[in-house]
Amino acid sequence: MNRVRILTLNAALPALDYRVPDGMQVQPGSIVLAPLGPRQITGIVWEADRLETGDVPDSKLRPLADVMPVPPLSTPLRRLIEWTADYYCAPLSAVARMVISSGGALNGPTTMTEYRLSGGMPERMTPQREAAIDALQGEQATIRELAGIAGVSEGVLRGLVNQGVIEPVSVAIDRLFPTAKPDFDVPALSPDQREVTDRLVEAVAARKFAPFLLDGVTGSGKTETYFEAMAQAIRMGRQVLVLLPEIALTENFLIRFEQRFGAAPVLWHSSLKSTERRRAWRAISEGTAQVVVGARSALFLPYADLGLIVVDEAHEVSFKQDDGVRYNARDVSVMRARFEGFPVVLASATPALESLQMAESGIYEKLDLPSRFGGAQLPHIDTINLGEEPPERGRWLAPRLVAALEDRLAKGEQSLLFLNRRGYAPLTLCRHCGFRFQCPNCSAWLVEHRFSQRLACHHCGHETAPPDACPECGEPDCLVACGPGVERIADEVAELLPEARVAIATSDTLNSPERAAQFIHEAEQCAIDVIVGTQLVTKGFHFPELTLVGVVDADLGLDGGDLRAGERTYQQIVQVAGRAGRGSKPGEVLIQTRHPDAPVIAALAAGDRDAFYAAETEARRHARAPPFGRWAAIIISSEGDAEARQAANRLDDARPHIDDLMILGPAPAPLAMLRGRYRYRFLINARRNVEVQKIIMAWLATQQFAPGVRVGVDIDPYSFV
DNA sequence: ATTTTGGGCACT
DNA sequence: GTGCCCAAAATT
Repeated sequence: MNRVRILTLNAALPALDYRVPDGMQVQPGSIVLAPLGPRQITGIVWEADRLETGDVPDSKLRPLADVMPVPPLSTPLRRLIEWTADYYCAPLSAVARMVISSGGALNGPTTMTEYRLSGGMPERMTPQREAAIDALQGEQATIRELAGIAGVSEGVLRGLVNQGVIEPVSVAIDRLFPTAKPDFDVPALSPDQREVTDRLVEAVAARKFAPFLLDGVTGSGKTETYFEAMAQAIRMGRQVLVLLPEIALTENFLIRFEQRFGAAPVLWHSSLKSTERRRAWRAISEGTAQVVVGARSALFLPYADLGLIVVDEAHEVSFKQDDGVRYNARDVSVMRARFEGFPVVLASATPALESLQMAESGIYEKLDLPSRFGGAQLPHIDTINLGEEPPERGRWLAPRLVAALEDRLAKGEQSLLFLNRRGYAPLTLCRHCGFRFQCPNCSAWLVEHRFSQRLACHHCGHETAPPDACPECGEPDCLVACGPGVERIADEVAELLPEARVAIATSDTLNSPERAAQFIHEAEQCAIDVIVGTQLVTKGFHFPELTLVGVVDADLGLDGGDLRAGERTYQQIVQVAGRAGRGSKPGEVLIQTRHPDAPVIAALAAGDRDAFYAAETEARRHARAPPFGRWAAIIISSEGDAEARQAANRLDDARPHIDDLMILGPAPAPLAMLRGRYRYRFLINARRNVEVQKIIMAWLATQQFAPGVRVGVDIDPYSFV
């Protein structure tokens, strides 16, 4: 009897055994449909010795219902799924779900029905219908997605479909993507770039695992070098994956990609519509998608023949997933390259300490681009001590920075002000009674967004309209905004330089590809004099006329006891400084700080990167932090505070006592309440040779947690929040 | 996760 | 006995 074991996509289900009916062809990795009770579930045929089940006799097995018409998951990909689950203490099913991230891609039909406005009007107009028609101009998607876009129920839209106001459109999902041409526009390279390029191309041609750390200063032309490696992979008929830290950066990347390869790459990110997602998934699994550009979730897709992964801005913390399977796409990329046998390039101007360490110990090959392309010079960096040169009362920009802004405006050059805080003000309070606006679901203040007239929580998305009177004491006109956000800085610039054209660049204002493209266009045409932006503007942008960068508050990232606070601040400021002086004119960077002598700030001002990394290395060694030791976190959460605390205390009673392993906690997690859940946290620190994952899994296995209590493990946590 | 079952309880 | 609610068990 032909018996197979199935990995279900559901963490609550155990592995299940099935009978393979006569005539059905399956192998490990096949994606199948299996009957379960009255339903059918999707599963993956897996090696039986990896998954435990109870003993179900042959006679009780039900036959598999169907095999999906998609290629089976390859052996190296299955090993990667297992490795990821083991390393990050996540259920296999949760990792597998990231691979099959497009449920719809599995089944047969090659067309889907989308809907769009037909231009007609309904017989009876209602407020809901009017809102829907207004919101759906130019949109085409499934009814469900349109309902989400328009903020109305699906019923409203179905009504409009019946009236002919919304019409169905049949969309073929297997249309081929345009072909990237490896020799479309080959650029002239500098000697440094040539050397790096030759090495990368050679590695791609060798079809063997080879991890590279591409370490090049901002503006050195890293992108051009790895583009040539990608061209080599395309010539060999293999696929390429480029991981970018944020979707907002793709627009800029796409323009450069199209110039080099004469066609757009395949995009993958979380806000793809289901038809787009399905089309991309199928092209990726069948091998017709040559180059995929995406956010970290693109890493787990079932590429038919991957030949190269590029992780751009590889130091970025956003490669670390913060919920669900808490993986680091940078590290898993290297594992995927190893399992499948191809090169991987980690590109950065400010590599993570862990990556540098790997290069120093000879595990990664380091490739350097030490100077800017085309003879451009790195900008001059200076600090402004806010203690000695304070801004005027009620303002945030020091006189010297304001003078520099005026100077650039007079010369017709561009300036960029960096402040990593969205909105107008991070805290609103009542002058009369001291009431502070807090999120009802999280231990966080509500951030005022003056443009959208909202008080918003940046953790859970909760929003309210700002009231006229204090909700606590009822006093009218008593609410004051505390502290600056980018909107407030933009206001200040508008007051100080009334004739300057100011643009705010954050995830709020550049929230669609169109808006991002328009912003880039305007900035390139010098239709913007001053850009005020969050970390979004620290990377990737190339505006030749931009000659001044002001860091509004360099101390912002330094408080808060985060293990990587120093490194992150250093990286952010180096990156944003790198936006200055990329053309023929030299750049200047002014850093506002209250601690000009702090090691990070001093290293930035002195341009002494080695000193910074040396100091940071010592600090890490002392804290037994990566790469010298390991940290892990266990977060226990529940909707009730008592349940969460009790679960944490029970777990504490069962804590293991092991040499070289230190357990801190339980203590309220830094965000003691998040999205309506109370959170307690253990922190675990261990020597590098300790198998933390095994210890944690054995520890958690001693407990039966009450329903509603969630336990999450975070290996190598980034946000200690 | 979803569906089925079965026990306890109020009501007839 | 019947219906109903909720918790526990089963699903291969």
